Amino acid sequence: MTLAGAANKRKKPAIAAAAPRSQDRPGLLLAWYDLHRRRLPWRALPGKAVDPYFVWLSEIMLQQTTVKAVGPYFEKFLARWPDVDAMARASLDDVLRMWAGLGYYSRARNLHACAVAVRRDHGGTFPDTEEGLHALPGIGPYTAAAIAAIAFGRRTMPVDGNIERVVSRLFAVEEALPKAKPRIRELAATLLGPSRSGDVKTRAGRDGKSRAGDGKSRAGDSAQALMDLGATICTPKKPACALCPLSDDCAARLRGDPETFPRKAKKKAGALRRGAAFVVTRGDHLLVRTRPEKGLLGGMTEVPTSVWLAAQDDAAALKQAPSLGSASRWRRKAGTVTHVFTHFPLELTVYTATIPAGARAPKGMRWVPIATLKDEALPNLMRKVIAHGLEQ
DNA sequence: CAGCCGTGGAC
DNA sequence: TGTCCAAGGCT
Repeated sequence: MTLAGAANKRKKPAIAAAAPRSQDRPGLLLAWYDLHRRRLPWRALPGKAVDPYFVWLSEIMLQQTTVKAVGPYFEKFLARWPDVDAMARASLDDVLRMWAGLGYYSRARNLHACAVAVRRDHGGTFPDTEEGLHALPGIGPYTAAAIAAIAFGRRTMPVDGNIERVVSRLFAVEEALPKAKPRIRELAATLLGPSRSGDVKTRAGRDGKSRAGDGKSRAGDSAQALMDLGATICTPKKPACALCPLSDDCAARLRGDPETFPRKAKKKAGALRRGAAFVVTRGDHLLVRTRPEKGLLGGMTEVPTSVWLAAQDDAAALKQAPSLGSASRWRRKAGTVTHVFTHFPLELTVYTATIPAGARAPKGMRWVPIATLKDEALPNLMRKVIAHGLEQ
């Protein structure tokens, strides 16, 4: 996107020069958004219809995930399932396979459950209230407010990490996260533009789509303006305050240390865990199993592994190898595969074995053709492990 | 409520 | 190289 044109904020009536610049932040924000909004696959063109399905799908994918990473997945999902009903009729396994690589896999499970609920309980149309949305799987306070505002014009302000940062700077909120959340929510709501008549009462059209500028509030634009501002200008490090439409009014900038907001405690890193992974081939097939539905990488495909524990040595891990019969011999691959989860780093030693054609898979495991591995619900950790194990 | 839950990119 | 973090939700 272009950041040029931010010089527009300089044009103010000379008569107002001495006045505090705190008036009409919502207006400044929307004016900036009209000029500098990002063009994203899930956003309608200005003034065009917004499909709630697009908004929902993108919001779920964007939870703790970058715009760049989401882009291809959004397009893939849309091409395969053009509406909620289509996704509701898909199998959970298909959804997990399509989601593989994007992370936080409970989102995929909830995505499917939500589609099913919308189809079964809401006639295939998303609820158009914050409360109704919040009741659906995978839709928490933020996402409910975001969909309500963006897709249905409800006058509510979703507060995500971007908006927390922008608001905590604008008002120099000294209280640290997460205690400051309620206060930040209050302050964020002051950035909503005025409500318009017909605002909250208006129902979505029978096609389930709402239209910007049809008499509803611009709450969705206000929210997206703050998100775009946070993503492109009010960034975590080295914010580009000179380009910010709210800079004249920003308490943190006036203090001279905007990048120190929001206040928050450093999180401690988790302890390293170690384990072994077993890459077993039978001709052109690979031995895999499915992880339990709940927990880490829930419901995803993996090669058999030992448990992952701090201070586990190779000998202990190797004892947990699947039993393949006396004919097989384990070969330890040089090096290790490392992976960093949100709350702990992992180091896996990879062992390989080849077993004769016709050999059976141990209980709870199965053979899959190596050629079709790309279609499996394989998390990236397992793709790394398999690549390492099959190397040479 | 704090811990759990992926991944890749920026600095 | 290590650290932080990105449109959070669930328990």
